[in-house]
Amino acid sequence: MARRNDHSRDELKTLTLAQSLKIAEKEGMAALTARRIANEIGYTPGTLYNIFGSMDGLYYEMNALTMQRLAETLSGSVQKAASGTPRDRIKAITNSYLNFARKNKHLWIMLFNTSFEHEPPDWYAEKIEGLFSPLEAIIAEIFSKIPKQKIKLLARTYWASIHGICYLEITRKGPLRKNLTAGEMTDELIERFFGQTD
Amino acid sequence: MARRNDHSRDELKTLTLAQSLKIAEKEGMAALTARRIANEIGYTPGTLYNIFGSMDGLYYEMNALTMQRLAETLSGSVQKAASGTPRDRIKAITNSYLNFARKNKHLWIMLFNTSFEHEPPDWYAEKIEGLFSPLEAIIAEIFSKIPKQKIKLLARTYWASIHGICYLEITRKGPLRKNLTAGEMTDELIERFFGQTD
DNA sequence: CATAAAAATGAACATTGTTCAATTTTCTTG
DNA sequence: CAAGAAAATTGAACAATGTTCATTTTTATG
Repeated sequence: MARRNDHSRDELKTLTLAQSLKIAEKEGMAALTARRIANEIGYTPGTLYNIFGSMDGLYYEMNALTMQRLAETLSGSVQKAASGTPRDRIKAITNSYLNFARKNKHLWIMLFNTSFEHEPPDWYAEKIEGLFSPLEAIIAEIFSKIPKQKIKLLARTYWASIHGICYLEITRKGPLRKNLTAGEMTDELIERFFGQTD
Repeated sequence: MARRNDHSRDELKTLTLAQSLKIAEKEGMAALTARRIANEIGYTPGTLYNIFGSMDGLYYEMNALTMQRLAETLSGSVQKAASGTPRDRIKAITNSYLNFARKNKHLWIMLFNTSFEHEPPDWYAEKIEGLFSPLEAIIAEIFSKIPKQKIKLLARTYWASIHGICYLEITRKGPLRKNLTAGEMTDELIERFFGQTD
């Protein structure tokens, strides 16, 4: 059997990704096996390899969709705070990032998984790059009359810091515990990072 | 054959860990298979399970040793800068962390691996906790006359931020590229985080 | 309708972590 | 020192994994 009129090529790809995301978010990345996914969409493992080339290929496409959702969430939160101060928008985008990670724990962890054996596809870097342009915009607003390169440095430094705090809470790999939530830490970071700018 | 006089229980454990660390640092965690390790120390996979219970058990013990080395490196760097200002010591411990991660890339990544299926042993949390007491001491010095709880918050916030920056550079999972090194970012973070304290 | 192209299959392969009965070595005890 | 108990080591087996690919089946084409 082949090219069963059930699904076009694109439909099949979409279907596979949707089911994979469902499994991963519920049960974590370890539950994502070729046989299980194939079985749940009514195909066989070989078909997955026709579409994605490898499991890593599938993972990268899943991550692209997660990044897309994250990007929309982030810029949405900034828009909502459009009438507030730049500081309000910083807080909004920060909390938005934190909430997204908490609500999509397994998918968020997948974004930073280090055990892929294949290199990411070419389009992957741009997806990452585009994620935090809203943050750059806010920071450019706060630190006006500053070189573009410095804005980039500040934005990345701030985001990496937030990410570290988030990573700590989500994975429990660092010395967190004892009533210290990521929210308290991000508040503290904002205070110190943007403190002199008021 | 059993209990071959070749090695005592402890020697065998040490030997296994040493060889595992060697493999992991050279070729990454994916190269760490039970059969390969066993083969390279002249035993069989079953023996590894007698000692460590599971592969995760081995990983956790490897990580404990890596943390030990890291802890010594960090406090060593602080001692070297003992005659300088607190800010000098912050810079020293930060660079020390960054350098350790760069020089022990694979082992450092292993510390933050999220794919363990077994829970960490009880003693594991303390090992993590103990890692950054030197940092707390310095921060307590900088922010004198501040509640102990606030010191802890500041220390963890700062460390998580550094960790995020480091994670970004090492794993290349975030928007780094374009001449932006982790060193520039940590310098910027120190500037903003401890800026008002001079 | 026949032939070519594409898609889907399913069996096979090499590896993996893990288990465990059997075997071999060491320890203990009389 | 001998014999039985205890401990350590083995090696074969198991289920599961990612991946490949010749074969089969379906669709498209002339």
